[in-house]
Amino acid sequence: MQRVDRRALTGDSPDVAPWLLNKLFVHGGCVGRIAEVEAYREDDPASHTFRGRTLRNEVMFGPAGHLYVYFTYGMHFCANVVTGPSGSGAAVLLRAVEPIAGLEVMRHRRQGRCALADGPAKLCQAFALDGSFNGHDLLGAGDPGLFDDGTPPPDSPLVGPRVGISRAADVPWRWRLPVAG
DNA sequence: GGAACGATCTGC
DNA sequence: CAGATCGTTCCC
Repeated sequence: MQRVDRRALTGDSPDVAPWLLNKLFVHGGCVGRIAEVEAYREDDPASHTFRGRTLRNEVMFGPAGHLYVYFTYGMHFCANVVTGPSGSGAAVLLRAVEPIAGLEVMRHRRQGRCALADGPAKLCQAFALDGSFNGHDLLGAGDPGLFDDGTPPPDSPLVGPRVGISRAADVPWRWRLPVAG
């Protein structure tokens, strides 16, 4: 199994996002197959980078393949994969993964609940991702990492509008695996 | 300096 | 359907 190729992530986030479906997110022995993603871009009113560079969003303006983790609603973390050329301010939000390994640990972190990683904040809780991972390179040698086990992205992913945003709410930049969701 | 608002989740 | 809960951003 190999790391995702960084060059593949330097494309436009609405192109990279569906390509990330079926890739593997790995952290501390926990493995999840990416099942739902959303694209964000600098010229996109719903993006954290829309109003330019700030302290919070600086990682999104960095190189592709790094992790952008932000804190929201006073209690939740959400994780993104930075995409595009360095400086472009784009990323793909990891909304859901299908748990493959480390289910016991994830379930414990999720306080015994059955829904392990079917939402961006649940995913972060299950994989123990918090602000300390902001800026981490997913394509380097360390952990967490992003891997390709050879499973291609789906031919016809489900497409729809992004969730939980008020601006550009009609833009269809959310993609999901077509089966079970 | 202050106020408003979240790329959410949970329990009622 | 509303509450939890606080950092970021924007406006005065």
